[in-house]
Amino acid sequence: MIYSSELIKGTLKTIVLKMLEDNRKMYGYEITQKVKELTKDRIQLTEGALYPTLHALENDGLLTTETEYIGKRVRKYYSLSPSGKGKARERVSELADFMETMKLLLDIQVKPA
Amino acid sequence: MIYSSELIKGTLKTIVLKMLEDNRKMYGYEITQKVKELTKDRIQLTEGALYPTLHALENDGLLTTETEYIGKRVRKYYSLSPSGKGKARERVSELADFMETMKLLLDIQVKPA
DNA sequence: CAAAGATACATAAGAATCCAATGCATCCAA
DNA sequence: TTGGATGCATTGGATTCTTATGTATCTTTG
Repeated sequence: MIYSSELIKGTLKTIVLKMLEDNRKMYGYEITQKVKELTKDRIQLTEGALYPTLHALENDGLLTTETEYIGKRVRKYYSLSPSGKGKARERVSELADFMETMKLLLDIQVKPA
Repeated sequence: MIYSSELIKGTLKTIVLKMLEDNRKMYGYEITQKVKELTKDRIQLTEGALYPTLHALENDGLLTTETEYIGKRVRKYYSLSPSGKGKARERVSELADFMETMKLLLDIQVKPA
């Protein structure tokens, strides 16, 4: 199943923060691959959406960066700043709560974890 | 808790379709109140978002309308068209699936229904 | 060895979606 | 009679994401 793109809206920042919470440091491309893998190809982040988001989170002081060279190729690693860690927890719990509410509203039977 | 508005994005159409699936016919204001009630005030649809959405769904042939007068006040009822009923089921099940995926991705413990 | 595909960054134009503000009008209760 | 609730609607702006494009390197395969 491919999700209509509308659904993804609003969750991208949360996804990115969560990925970085679980993995210390990651680079953009790695994030797209990890999400793709974890969601069994259901969610494929586009670069046009991801990079601006990473830059925005960095501008907000939630992420820090370090550049590495793999041969001649640049790789830009992102990590959560202290405030980013707080924000990550906040966002994930907000989304969890939102999902509970939607479940209630839409009368959806959710499988227990 | 008040959800950051980003989260609501992408779910509004689904919410509207689901409300009409459960209630045969409803008018705009009634939908806002029903959603507010069912979500214990967590989701409050704004009129600036709701009415354009209702009009869009009507233009797509998913909703039909009938106007009633309560005294001198106009009330515009919306109902699902046959294709709207199909769309409602489709959208709700898509959102349910999406929520499962997000649960997986975000490692969220969801309470069983 | 050449070409294609994967890796890796990035931006820009446009579409879509939603919010806040505003407007109009009626009804009811204090 | 005035404020709050009911009920419709539109507009301007912000935000977010998609599509398309661009650059460059590395790896695999025919």
